[in-house]
Amino acid sequence: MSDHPALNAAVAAGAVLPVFVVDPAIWGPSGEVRREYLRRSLEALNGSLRGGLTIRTGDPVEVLPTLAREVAASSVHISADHGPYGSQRDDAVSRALSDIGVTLDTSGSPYAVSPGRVRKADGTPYRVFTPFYRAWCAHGWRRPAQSAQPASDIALVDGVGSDRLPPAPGSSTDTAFPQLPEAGEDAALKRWRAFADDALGDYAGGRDRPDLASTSRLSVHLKYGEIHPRTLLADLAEGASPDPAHIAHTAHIAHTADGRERLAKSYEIFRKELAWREFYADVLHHEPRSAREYLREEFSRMQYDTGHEADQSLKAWQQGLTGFPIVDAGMRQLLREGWMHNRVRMVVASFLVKDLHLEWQHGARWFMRHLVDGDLASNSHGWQWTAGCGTDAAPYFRIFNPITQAKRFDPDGDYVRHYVPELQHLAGATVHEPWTTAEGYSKGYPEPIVDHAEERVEALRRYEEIKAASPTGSV
DNA sequence: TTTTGAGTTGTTCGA
DNA sequence: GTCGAACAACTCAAA
Repeated sequence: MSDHPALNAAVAAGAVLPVFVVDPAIWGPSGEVRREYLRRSLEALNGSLRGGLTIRTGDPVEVLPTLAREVAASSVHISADHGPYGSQRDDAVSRALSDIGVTLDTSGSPYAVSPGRVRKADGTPYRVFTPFYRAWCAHGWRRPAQSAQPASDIALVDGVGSDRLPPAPGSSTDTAFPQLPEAGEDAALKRWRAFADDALGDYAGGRDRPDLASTSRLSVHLKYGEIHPRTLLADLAEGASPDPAHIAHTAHIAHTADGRERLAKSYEIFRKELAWREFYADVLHHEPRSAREYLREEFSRMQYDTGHEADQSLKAWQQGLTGFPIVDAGMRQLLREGWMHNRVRMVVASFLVKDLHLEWQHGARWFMRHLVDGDLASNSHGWQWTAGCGTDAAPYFRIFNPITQAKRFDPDGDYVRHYVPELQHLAGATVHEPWTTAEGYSKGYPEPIVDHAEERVEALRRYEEIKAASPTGSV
C-alpha cells in the first residue's frame, strides 16, 4: 500500500502483522454487495502483502488484545472509524489494549482532514458547506506518504493463523448478482489515472450526465481505503497527474485561456466533491444520531404516508417500477451494478420523499443495502439534504421534476434505454415520456404510479403544515 | 452583540 | 424557445 497511514506508521515502528478484523456488528448489516467487495479488496491486499494478511473474525475488543499478546506486539495502528459505532468501538479497543500494556495509535484516518479538526473561530463545528470548504482548504492536509519500501518488502510477523471470509451467497454463481468494479489498490490507482487523463478535464460540464462515463467512480475505492483522498488532492494541486499522456492531453485543453479556466474549474469542483465527503463525516462525527434521525427534528412531525399503499409504493420504487423512466433506470442500475450516478440518486431520492411522501430513512436503508460504495455519513446526509431536513438543506420548494431532469441530463435517452428494456424500442428523448407515443407501453412498461404535479402540491402542503406548527413559525 | 451577506445540485410562470 | 422573477424567509458565518 503506497499511502495507507496506519500501515506506514506500523512499518515505521518495526516488524508488522497486518490484520483485518471482521467485526460481526458491521459485517452482518453491510449488505451482500459490500461484503463481497470487501472480500475481494482484502484478497487484493493479501496479494500485495505476499499472503501476509491475517484475518480474524470477532469483536475487536477481544480479538485485538488476544492477537497482540500472541505476537508480543508493542503497539497497534489503526485507521480510525469516525462513525457513531466505530468511534465508540475504537475507544473500547484502546482501553482493552492499554490494560495489557499495548498502545493503540489511531493517527490513521481515511480523510484528508480528520473529522472534528475543522472548526469555526469559536470552536464549534460548521453547519454550512461553503464556509467549511474554505476552512478545510485553509487547514490543509499532509502530503501522501512516500513509503520507504514497497508492500512486498515489509518485514512481516508470521506464524499466526488466519480466518477465511465466506463469499457472499450467489456472488459467483448468480447472474443477477451485481457486476462489481475491480477491487484493490492497483485498480483504484488505475481508475484515478484513467479519470484524471480524460473525464476530469471536463468534469464541470460532464459530471451531471448519467449517460456518459463522466464521473470518477472512485467512491468505492475511497470507501475501502484503497486510495487516500490526500493522494488525489496532491495530484490535483499539481495539475492532476504526473502521467506524460495526461500532460499532453491537458496541454491541448490548456492551450487557450478559456480552456485553462475550464480545467481549473473542473479541478475545483472535483476537490469540492472530496470535501463534501469530509464535511458529512464531520457533521456525523458531531451529531451521531443524524445517521438515522432527522437533523432538523421538526421534520419528524411532518405527515408521511404509511400502511399498505405506502408499502406498495416503496416496493415499486425499490424494483424500478414507478412508471417514471429516469427513476426506474436509476433504481435498476443500483440493483444491477451496486452503484447509481449521483445526479440520479438525487432524482430518485426526491421522488421517494416528495412524490411518494415516504420518510427518507426508507430510501437510505435501501441504498445502504445495495450500494457498493455505501457510506453512512454521505448516505444519511445526502438523503437528509434532499428531504430538506439536513445540513444546509435544499429549500423546501425545491422539488425535482423527474421528467425535466431526465430531459436535461439524459438528453438522448441513452441512460434510460440502457437500464429499462421495456423502453428500448423508443427513440431519443421519447423514452422519458412513454405516454406521448402510441407504442409507449407495448413492451410492458408500467404507467406512472402517481401524478407528479399533484404530489408536488401535496408535498408543499405538508411542509406548510409543519412550518405553521413550529414555535418560531419557521421550517 | 448586532448586523449583514450568503447559501451544491430546482421549478414554474409569465413576458 | 428563452429569460428573469418568484417561491419564503431561515440559518449560519463572520465582521
